Amino acid sequence: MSKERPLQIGDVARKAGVNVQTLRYYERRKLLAPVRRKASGYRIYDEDAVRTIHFIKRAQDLGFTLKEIRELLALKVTARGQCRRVRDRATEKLENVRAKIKMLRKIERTLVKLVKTCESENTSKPCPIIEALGKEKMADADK
Amino acid sequence: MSKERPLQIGDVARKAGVNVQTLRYYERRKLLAPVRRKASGYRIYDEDAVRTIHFIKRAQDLGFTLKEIRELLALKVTARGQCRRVRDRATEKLENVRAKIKMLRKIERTLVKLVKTCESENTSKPCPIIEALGKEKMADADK
DNA sequence: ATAGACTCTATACCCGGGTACCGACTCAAC
DNA sequence: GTTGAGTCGGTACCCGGGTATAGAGTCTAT
Repeated sequence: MSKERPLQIGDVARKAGVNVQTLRYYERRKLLAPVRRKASGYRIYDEDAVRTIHFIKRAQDLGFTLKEIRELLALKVTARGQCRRVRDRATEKLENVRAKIKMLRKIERTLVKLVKTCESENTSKPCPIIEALGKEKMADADK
Repeated sequence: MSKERPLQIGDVARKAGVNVQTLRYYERRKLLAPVRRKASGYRIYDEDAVRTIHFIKRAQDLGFTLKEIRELLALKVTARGQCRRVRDRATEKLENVRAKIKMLRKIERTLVKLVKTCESENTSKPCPIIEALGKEKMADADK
């Protein structure tokens, strides 16, 4: 139980690499509250705040919205056994990400094909890429 | 050469499943212009417009911004002989798409790892996903 | 006891990607 | 020729995720 000295908003911001307004914004969005306030109204945080921000940033990188992250953080608090729910969320996102990859692969294949055709084509003539773009399907990412 | 009867903005919107304002918005954003206007000012489109909207929607699903999509569409318009330039654009986009795929794969791996850890863990205990997200690096999706 | 750095709230603004509403006009059918 | 649906341009608004600015108060070192 390390005796943590209190951090001011600016300290947290610096440590976490975000800016002060962002912290206040997260507070409004119910993602991160200071542990307490000084009499003066100054927000006081501890090291957990820095970790929480890292958490938020990582989760954003993984495609979670702030709203979703708020829910994750809520689970964290209630956690202990709620692990399942967290896992379900993550699994959902995973499926999501996989779907995106699939669609991008289709597009990739299509672009490769187009570029190749174009290279092998004798110059002039209607550009085969243009032709293909006009036609209905291309990579057809179903959605 | 099918004789296409002219479509009004509302027809296009209905066919493409977007709303009328969106079409006007796309016009402002230089994504899609009507083929012409009636004397009254009414926009006239053809079936290509519907296809273009489908194209836009697919591309959006893939994470392209409207600005990027405008560039893709520009390939189509500027064509006519500039096959090389078109090809270069397409190649650029291809690299783009590949970068996106890479990024998503990293995210995918991270999520897989998290879910796995969580599954192998005996219930209760702090949720490993929550733990992992709090800790700096993980799979590090650079960004 | 005062300078300079920090913080407070509040409000406004930014971007992207739309959506909604306005009053005026057009068009087709009756 | 009137009615009702469709359209016009303009402006304003929405959401998400922040960022900026202003004017007032606080804290710390000297």
